[in-house]
Amino acid sequence: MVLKKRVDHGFDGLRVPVIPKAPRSARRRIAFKKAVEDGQVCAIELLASLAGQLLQESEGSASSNASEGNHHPPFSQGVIEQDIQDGVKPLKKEEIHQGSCVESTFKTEVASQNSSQKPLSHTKTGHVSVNNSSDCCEKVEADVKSEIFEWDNKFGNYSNRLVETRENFRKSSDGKIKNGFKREQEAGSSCIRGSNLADKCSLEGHLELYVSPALIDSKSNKKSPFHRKSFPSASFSRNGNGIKLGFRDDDENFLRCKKFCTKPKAFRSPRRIAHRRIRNLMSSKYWKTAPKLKDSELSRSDLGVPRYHKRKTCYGFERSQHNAIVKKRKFVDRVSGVTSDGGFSSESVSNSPQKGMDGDKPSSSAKLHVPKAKDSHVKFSIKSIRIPELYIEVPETSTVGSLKRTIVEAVMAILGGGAHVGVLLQGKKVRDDNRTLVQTGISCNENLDTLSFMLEPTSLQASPTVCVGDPSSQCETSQPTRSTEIPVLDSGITDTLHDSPLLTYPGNLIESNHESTSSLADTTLDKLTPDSRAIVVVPATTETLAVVPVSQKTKRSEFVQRRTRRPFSVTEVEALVHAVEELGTGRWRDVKLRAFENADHRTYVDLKDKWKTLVHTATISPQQRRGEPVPQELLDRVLAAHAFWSQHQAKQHGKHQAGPGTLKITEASAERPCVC
DNA sequence: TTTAGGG
DNA sequence: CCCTAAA
Repeated sequence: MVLKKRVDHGFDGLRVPVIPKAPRSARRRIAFKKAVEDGQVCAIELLASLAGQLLQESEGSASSNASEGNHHPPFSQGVIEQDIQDGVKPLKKEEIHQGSCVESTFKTEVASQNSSQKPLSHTKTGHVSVNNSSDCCEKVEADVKSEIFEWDNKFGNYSNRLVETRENFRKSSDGKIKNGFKREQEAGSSCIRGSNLADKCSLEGHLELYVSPALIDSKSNKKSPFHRKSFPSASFSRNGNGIKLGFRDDDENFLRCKKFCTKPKAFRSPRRIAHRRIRNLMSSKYWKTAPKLKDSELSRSDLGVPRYHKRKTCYGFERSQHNAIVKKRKFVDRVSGVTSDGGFSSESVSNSPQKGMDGDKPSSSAKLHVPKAKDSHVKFSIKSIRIPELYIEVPETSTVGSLKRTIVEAVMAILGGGAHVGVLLQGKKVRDDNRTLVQTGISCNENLDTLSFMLEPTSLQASPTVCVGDPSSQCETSQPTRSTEIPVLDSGITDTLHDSPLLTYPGNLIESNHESTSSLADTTLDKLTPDSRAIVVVPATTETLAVVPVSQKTKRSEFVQRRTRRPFSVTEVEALVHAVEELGTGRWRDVKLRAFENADHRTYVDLKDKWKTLVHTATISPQQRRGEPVPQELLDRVLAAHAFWSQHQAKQHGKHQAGPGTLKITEASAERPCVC
């Protein structure tokens, strides 16, 4: 969750649902980790994640604590308070290394809503700050301070014991982490809950953040020494009395940031490097899972969604035939269904809003939260914040796996690109950020029920999302800002999908506390797969294409995916050869226009590359050739044309525009391409 | 944006 | 196919 807007005046923070348990699935985790490593994650996101993690854990512990008293917190909320400084900045290593400091306060609460008698309030507030005073990873200091109100079995209620701990970790230049933490207990606290957030950016240089708090020892009331358990790679998993949160793959296949650490100067363009790394990685992963399709099939599949916008020449040929747009909504709500969930299904979340809203806009439902003493404060909880509509376009022939990746990317694009929170009150967007809650009317209990929030992409290019829910009323893209120009898709689709059970996210679906690497995406998709009809396929039109913006250059957003490999068919080769024979090499754009104008997946660069390989293929022995064999006849023509044009510098003779097959050859030569 | 080449 | 320096 990215919450960048600070709510002023007595608003003590935005409560957000537990941040997705740091990506549970390997894939998501990897993506997230990558995003972190590559500085594509805002500090606040990271913090939010940490906070969420703590929340979940505290909740978990609370439940376990209370388990004896058969208490299971039905829900909980976390609060991210925006007292951060650089939280909005991407957590680029370079920046971190330069002494940036980010911090955020969070508060988590576990409430025993329905479960009877017991008072609700297992709250935990904490302060997380990450700062780095010196350069590089050499010194990363992290602080986690937490205060907790714990459930006290002895008294059968939540005691107000305030436990505060603060720990400091820093990594010394020798690459080791020093947990020179100090614990601060406040009088009266009888138990300690330690937390630590260490940047274990070890020698390899990769960034790993761990929050290993909740060393609850409520039972023994004993000071539980802070156990610095080894940090198993299986982060995010709970282990005994401690939980860990980290960004590390289970498979230990993380990217190193050695480059950044050891060669701070080699900055050619960190961003670029990162970008590239991601691409490469993605591509490699892609290859691994790429279906073995036959040429014919391959030529029809295309996952290069993110690329379309990039191409200048976008013809809607094949696309209109094979691509589909999958519209999906509400897809990240309640990613990690915390423990059980009373009424936490996204269903309850999308509780339709007020009239005028077509039941589509509300992105979250706010609920008055048992207010406490502080009257001047408006308290409420947000069960869930919805991520704006996502339009995803993938060919029918793409694999589920690729679809998952696509979605992950889309989400990361949103989060990575930062987002704003739009506030909707009674269906209307509250645009004036300067008004107080009272002035806005958000203080009334009645209104709180109609208060909702929605994440909104900050940058227009980076918004692969569009709130389409309700075409009639302008997108609730609050930000008076440059709300995207993205055309709203026809609502028919929207409606159709609206209630698709597959598009919702039943809280109970997500559970798997275990190692199951199911993630939101996984779960969702697994669900989707069985009934492909849940995916509304819409013939893509040029128009819809525009809706699949897919963050482009937006700094940190997107993980561009490598285009699907689409081997040239003999027919295409023939066309290419023919065109080159006429136009010569060096005029790829013209070749493209002449022979592949409608093949939007073939760029002039592709053609140029193909020609290159064709020449090479024609040069090597047939035994060494791979892939669909190209008729020798064509290869011969390739060689001939290549020889000819390389000798006649196509460019120079620019005026060869003559008609087809009018290749002028002054000096007769055997090389002369045969143009019938 | 295109080309031309290296990866 | 990707990435980019050059043009």
